[in-house]
Amino acid sequence: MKMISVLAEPNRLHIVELLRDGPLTVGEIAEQLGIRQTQASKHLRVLSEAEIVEVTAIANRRIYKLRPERFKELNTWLESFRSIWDERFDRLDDYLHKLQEKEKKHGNKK
Amino acid sequence: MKMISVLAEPNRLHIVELLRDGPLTVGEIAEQLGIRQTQASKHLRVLSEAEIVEVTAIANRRIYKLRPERFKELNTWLESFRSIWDERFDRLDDYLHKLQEKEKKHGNKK
DNA sequence: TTTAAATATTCCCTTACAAGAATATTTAAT
DNA sequence: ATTAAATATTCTTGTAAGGGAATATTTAAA
Repeated sequence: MKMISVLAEPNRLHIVELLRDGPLTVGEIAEQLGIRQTQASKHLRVLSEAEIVEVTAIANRRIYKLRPERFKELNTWLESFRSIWDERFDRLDDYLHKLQEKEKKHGNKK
Repeated sequence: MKMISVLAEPNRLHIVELLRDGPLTVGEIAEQLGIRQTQASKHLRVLSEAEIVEVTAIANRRIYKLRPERFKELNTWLESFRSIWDERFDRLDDYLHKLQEKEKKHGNKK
């Protein structure tokens, strides 16, 4: 889940949300976020290395867009928590039972 | 998406993954992660304040478990990227067309 | 053929934050 | 009544990483 730490940075998260609506150049991204071009480039570099975005060079412009893979991965990871949001059966009860058993064993030793 | 920055810390991510399989005490978590109890407590505090986990006090034990809400939120956020992983239509083409139009306009002015 | 635009890179500085150590607090055990 | 176990909190320190400024590089424009 390297992706998560990369997206932890607010500007990078924002960039990703911008690109959700389609590709953009570095300048456009910097403008929309209200940050300097040089910072935008840096963040885009990190996003590139994490394979979250990819770039297409057109003359002196760089057009960035999202790559799907990492999002799919994140989705798979999140899927593994699906059982949690059935709040119905709460494993806490089970756990408490186990705890009680342990306590009883201890009691018997005495 | 506060959740993302909280989960960016490797130990916290690990804790969440541990709790996926059911509730655990602080001591158990610390043991599994191979970190000191004091660090585990700190990370659990952050996770609590982010409402990612909740705690049940039994005597001098604290049993932590996941809360579903934040995961649901993350899922909703991730849903908003679903259109991306249909790689079929790539908005890059559209963007390039727009660029070309701009270039032509410039050319005509000359 | 110089100048301007778009982007990337490097260096420095500052700040946020995780780890360590020590200690406090609550409850259980003896 | 003491001692031990489980957990939380506070203080300090070291470090990773983001922002600023300056500059390099590539391509377009005049």
